[in-house]
Amino acid sequence: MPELPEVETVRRGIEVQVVGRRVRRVHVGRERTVRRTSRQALIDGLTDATITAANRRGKYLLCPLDTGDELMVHLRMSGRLLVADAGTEPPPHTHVRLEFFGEPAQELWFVDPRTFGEMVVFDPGNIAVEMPELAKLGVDPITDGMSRGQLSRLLMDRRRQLKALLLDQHVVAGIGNIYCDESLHRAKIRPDRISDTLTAREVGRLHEAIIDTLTAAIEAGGSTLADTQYVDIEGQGGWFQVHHRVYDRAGQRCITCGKADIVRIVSAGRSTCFCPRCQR
DNA sequence: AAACAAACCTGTGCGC
DNA sequence: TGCGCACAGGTTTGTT
Repeated sequence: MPELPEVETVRRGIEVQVVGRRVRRVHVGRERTVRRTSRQALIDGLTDATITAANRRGKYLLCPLDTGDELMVHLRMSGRLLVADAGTEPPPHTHVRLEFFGEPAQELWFVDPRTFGEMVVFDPGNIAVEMPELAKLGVDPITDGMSRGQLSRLLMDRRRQLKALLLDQHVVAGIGNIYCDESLHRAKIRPDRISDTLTAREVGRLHEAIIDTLTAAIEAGGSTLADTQYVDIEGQGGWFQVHHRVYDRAGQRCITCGKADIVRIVSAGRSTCFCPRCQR
């Protein structure tokens, strides 16, 4: 569910509302959420620890603790982080609750119906062993300020369909299904084009489209779809979905050209929407 | 190296 | 109203 703009929106909320707070107590309902280590490891790692910062790399939320360890949260398909007043009733599928010391009396909830998401406390000094996929993460277009030359290199060094390449977190970190399709549409390039066949002009368009799309989506607080699964830590939805031009619009008229209908194909095993007239 | 399918889970929407 | 199926923002693993 959440991609870079949604995770960034959550990160900003954590930065404002959670950073600086010390954990009094940890409740782990469903062990699957902490499967990388264990229920006890999360409890031991967080109890009495203070969250000192909120960082993001791709779709990974990384919160350093005053213990020297780091809390990693990945929302995967259906995860949500919510800040709530202590004593209020958590929604169904709330698997982890952190109670904080001090005022206001608040908690941080991890809610995740599909249970693909996870939380783990790890030692950043041992990242290659404890968080191997994080060590191999690709360039984050926003955090790392991905340059046009950098993107060009990533494209030219491979011979892959753009859809699959842009979704590959080991190449570019943070782009998911929505922002991949939206970026390719804005760049006017088909998702099944092969990366090393792009002209310099096309690389420039794609670079600009990725940065512009992600930046605009962050400013809009991300995309909240019809199922309202994604919300920020205060439970508020984003509104970038009103700017979607192709995502989930198969069969509908292209907003950009007004002449062709949006087509749906399956690429990289994912539903993929594009305009056959605008995108070449 | 890259494409593809399946796996991990739960919920929702659709056709019948 | 109910049933069965397809599908969903992600990532890993194993197979061609």
